[in-house]
Amino acid sequence: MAGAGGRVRGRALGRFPLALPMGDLSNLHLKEEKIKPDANGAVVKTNANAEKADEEEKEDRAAQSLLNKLIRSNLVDNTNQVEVLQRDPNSPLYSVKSFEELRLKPQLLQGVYAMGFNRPSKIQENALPLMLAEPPQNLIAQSQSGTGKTAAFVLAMLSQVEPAHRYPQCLCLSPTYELALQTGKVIEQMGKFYPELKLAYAVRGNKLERGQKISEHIVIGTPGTVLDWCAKLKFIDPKKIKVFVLDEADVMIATQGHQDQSIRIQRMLPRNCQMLLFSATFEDSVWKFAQKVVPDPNIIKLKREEETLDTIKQYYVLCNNRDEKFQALCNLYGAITIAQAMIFCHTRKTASWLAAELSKEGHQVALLSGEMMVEQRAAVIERFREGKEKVLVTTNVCARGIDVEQVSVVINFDLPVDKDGNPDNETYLHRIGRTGRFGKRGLAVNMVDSKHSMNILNRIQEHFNKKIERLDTDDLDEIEKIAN
DNA sequence: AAAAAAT
Repeated sequence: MAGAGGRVRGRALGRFPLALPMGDLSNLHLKEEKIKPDANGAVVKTNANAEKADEEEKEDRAAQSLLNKLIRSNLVDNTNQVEVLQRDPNSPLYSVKSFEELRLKPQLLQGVYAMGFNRPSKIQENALPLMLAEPPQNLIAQSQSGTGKTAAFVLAMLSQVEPAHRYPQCLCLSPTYELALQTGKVIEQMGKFYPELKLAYAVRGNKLERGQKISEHIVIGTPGTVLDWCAKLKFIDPKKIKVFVLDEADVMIATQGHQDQSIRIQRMLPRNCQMLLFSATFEDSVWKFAQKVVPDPNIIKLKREEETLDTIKQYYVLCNNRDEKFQALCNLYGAITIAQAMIFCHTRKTASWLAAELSKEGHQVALLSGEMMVEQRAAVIERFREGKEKVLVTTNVCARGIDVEQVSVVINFDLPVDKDGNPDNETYLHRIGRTGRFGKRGLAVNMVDSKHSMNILNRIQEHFNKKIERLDTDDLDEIEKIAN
């Protein structure tokens, strides 16, 4: 749904070291608190009144110096891969180069630094000012795996929370149980300097007493449980939600995904609720739908798929059937277990079969799929995170979002296909994006077992326009090669 | 096909 005046395409000037707003900032009011770190990096609140004039003068000088830089650099920034489409084409493009500039509450800035974030990532530079602007604005953001999307929307939620109000004000939906737990941990870590702040997990197995209302400020959950908590059980008053986040947003609103539940939840929210959609992938039709679902969105695309794919070496192994795939996997096993690995199967059944077969061969493997009990799932993912399990055999339940830094190998034991048997490019990118986190190198190996699956692989290869090389698992030298 | 619900 295009706004009355349409939109303009602009570029955020991300490369400039000083990131003050270009032009008039009067319609972009950020939060009031002025904060700065002391010599030790700890955050202290300044005496706003005494230092206000001083601050303003400094800002003026900084703005002047930025202007000079802009003139000298002739406004060209070819290195920038960020595309920003603003809801209001006339508002200035604004990006930040430090977290201080966002004027977050001191406790929140403290949380950011405690997590080891020093500077905003590319997506954060551009998304944070838009998300924190007053009044709140909607955002659809696309940026690759491992670029800091989670921290971005967690910051947005935390900065809107009023701890004195004992009811849910922010609601975040994740496509799976495991991802909800992971994101919840980020919220807890980043918000740990708010002693009063409480988080509720609306996930399977988390049963509450009937008839009560929950007092937690933020709710993270999966769609089914959240819908129950809002509609049927009324633990949450959806009318009081101020920020609504859809993580892995494309799958949350896709017909094949969690569309029904997500949209039903969205319809219960107040009209002025801020909506934030984040994903690494938006297939064309889903992208259009997203813009229909979100009123007047700002849009940010950090679209450099090639870059992700550059840090991940992709191979395929040619086999004739499932048993040959299993044999090839066994040949590879020594090489892939140097660090941690995830092995993806198309069905729960194949996953549990494969885990059992690998165990029979004497390998220690963990299995994770949706048919397991949630307690068991939580325990398995925890052991994998701790490195107690080196190899995880799983389904698409773990294709998205799961962030385990030591994972350097992804095996597609079955190629990702949709329900019609067509290649699922989005899932492919998400799966191999489990490795190569934060620019580290990764390895992806695809097992091909028929002419049909070779065809699928070729189509995936064409889609990303990136060569997937053949790997001979009978040739030990080749395996040596990929292990390094 | 998988995931997602206290049904």
